[in-house]
Amino acid sequence: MLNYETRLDRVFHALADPARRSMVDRLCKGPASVSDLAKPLSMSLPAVVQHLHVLEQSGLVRTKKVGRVRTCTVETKMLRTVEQWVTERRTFWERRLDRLGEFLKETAEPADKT
Amino acid sequence: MLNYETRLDRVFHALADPARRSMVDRLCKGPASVSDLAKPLSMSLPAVVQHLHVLEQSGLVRTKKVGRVRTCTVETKMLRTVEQWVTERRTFWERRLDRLGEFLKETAEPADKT
DNA sequence: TTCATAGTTAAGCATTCACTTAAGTATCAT
DNA sequence: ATGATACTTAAGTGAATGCTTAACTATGAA
Repeated sequence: MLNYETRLDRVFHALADPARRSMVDRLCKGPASVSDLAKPLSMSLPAVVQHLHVLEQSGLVRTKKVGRVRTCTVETKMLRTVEQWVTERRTFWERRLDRLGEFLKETAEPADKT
Repeated sequence: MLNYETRLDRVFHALADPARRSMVDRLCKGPASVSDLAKPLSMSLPAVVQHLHVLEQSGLVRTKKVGRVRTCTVETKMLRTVEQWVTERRTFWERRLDRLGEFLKETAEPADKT
């Protein structure tokens, strides 16, 4: 099992490519085969398979082969992980700004004013 | 001005590196100089500057040089953009699952049951 | 059995990435 | 003016990325 940092590396890297993001977009609308995913992309099938592999390794996508077609689905668990990482940082920064605002207000109006 | 897709490429790419994420972590706790950012990292200063440049280009970090010190801050606007992208996809998928659940429930209990 | 479909594997190639070291350039302190 | 601090720039290197084409392997259909 991979550690948290490495999983973040992989998932952010996976999302850093427009072709892979478009595959995720497509899969959010429902499962699809490899050739379904390839159709809107202007690149060879092997290239699509390579992107798919990156998505699988990142944990964003799961696939299962039945007969000769491989069906792909998104894994929301990983989307949640990303979401959480970003939200934590953003809110941490925003709370800091709030505290700073409070501090400035208190400094403007002396504490013994009332 | 860059388009939405390219900005997403850059911001996800920027976050795909542990050193850069640790720099963002640090900056969420408050502004810092380049050498502040470099201190906990086991790499040369030029390497840190290069990572910083990637963060600036992604829009995640702003910097301003005063005297000989460059001060860096996070830009939450870009964190929000990432957050929104992920949330949209996740909720889209979850709504799909909800609709599917409804459908299965309806199919299990015939409509004329009541 | 023969053909087409769906995907896989392998190899190669240009580009980008994440560093490094070495040599700068401003600023600030004495 | 001298030296130290805080970066900055440039050039080089090995590894990873994002493709490609060519050849191959299953599976399903006729």
